[in-house]
Amino acid sequence: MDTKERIILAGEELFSQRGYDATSVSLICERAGVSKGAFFHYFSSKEEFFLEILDRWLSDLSQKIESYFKEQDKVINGLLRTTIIFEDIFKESKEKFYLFLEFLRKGISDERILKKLGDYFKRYKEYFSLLIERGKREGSFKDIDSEVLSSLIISYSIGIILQQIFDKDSDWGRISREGVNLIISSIKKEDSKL
Amino acid sequence: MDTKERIILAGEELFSQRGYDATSVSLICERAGVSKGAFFHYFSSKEEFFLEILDRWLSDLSQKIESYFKEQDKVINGLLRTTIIFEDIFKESKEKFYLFLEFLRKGISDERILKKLGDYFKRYKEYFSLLIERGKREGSFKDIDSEVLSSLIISYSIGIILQQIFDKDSDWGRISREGVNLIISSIKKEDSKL
DNA sequence: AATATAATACCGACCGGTTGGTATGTAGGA
DNA sequence: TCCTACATACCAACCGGTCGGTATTATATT
Repeated sequence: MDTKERIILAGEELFSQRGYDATSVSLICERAGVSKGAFFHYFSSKEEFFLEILDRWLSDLSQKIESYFKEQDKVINGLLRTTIIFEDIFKESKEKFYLFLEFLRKGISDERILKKLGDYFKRYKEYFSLLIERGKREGSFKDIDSEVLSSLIISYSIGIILQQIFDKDSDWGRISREGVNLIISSIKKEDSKL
Repeated sequence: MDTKERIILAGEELFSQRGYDATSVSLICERAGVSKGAFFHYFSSKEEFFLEILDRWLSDLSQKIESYFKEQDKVINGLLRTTIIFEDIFKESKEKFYLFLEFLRKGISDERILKKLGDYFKRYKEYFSLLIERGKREGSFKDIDSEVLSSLIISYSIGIILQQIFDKDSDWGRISREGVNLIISSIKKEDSKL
């Protein structure tokens, strides 16, 4: 594996474990098995390094979500898959969600980060809304506000993952599945077949 | 105002603005208008200081939520108030939510913090479930799993607040109100009056 | 093919500045 | 006279980042 990749991998790991501030450049280098010279050869600053990790994460996410929705069947099935998607994306490595938390926290005081996150989630929400609109046209959904519903589903998914951090006893797989079913049952037309 | 209180207030403010690591003890002291001697006179370490702030925050939250639910009318109205409660608790000062984020992030690598947060949310969820069970007994709700529903509502509320950080254009007040209505409509018995 | 030149990849010692924490001192009330 | 409640001065450790240097590889010239 080449040096740059090794540094990035070490950075992702350490940032998600200890956060941005508590992770020193020296530690990243040590973990990656390279010198500080190598780090600053590839990245102009620690801040810039962090942004590169964010970019990688977001484009990775985009790809994954789009591939999920490529499978075109009944919209309602796509929605049913929602939480599975989220579970998959974040739990694939829970690390990744911690990293998300770290991005978010840094975003509070860093407009560049905030914009990147905002743009991404906006696109995601629009994507979702389109899906719901399609469902309405297909005749499977009642006439609900698609923005409200897509926000509801995204919020629910994020919240579920968040709660898993400090509640490790509950069966979150079951809860998330049944939760989505509840949401869907409320927007499904009675006469539409599942 | 006494010295200890002034230090804590400065700490809350700075931790939520810049995060734990980026806030130095010296800065806290400067903001509070006291010396470092005073800080270490009242708190044994920065870490301990942070935990004390967390404790205050959690007990504050408990009080607030319980007072909300003291107002005993139809359960369904209590649920309708849910998002308003969350909005109130966190948006009263959005600062407080950033602080929550900071607690959460530190909790990832600190079991003491994680346990405190976990215990609190568990109690909160139980409280919610009880409310829902009461609603079922009152005959206003269908026979839904109260754990699933309370998790759903909490997740939704947290997720909504989280999304507000990076999406400042949407009308989150409207979205959260309509979202809760959607949830409630799905669990309400047809024949029950609002 | 051999050589010269230049660009890239990387090392590790070092710098000024900041950090959490401590040691020491003192003013004032009991 | 002792204790509490602070203030001041200070320290070793660590921080992000720089810099002079070298080893390796790619390109141009003969």
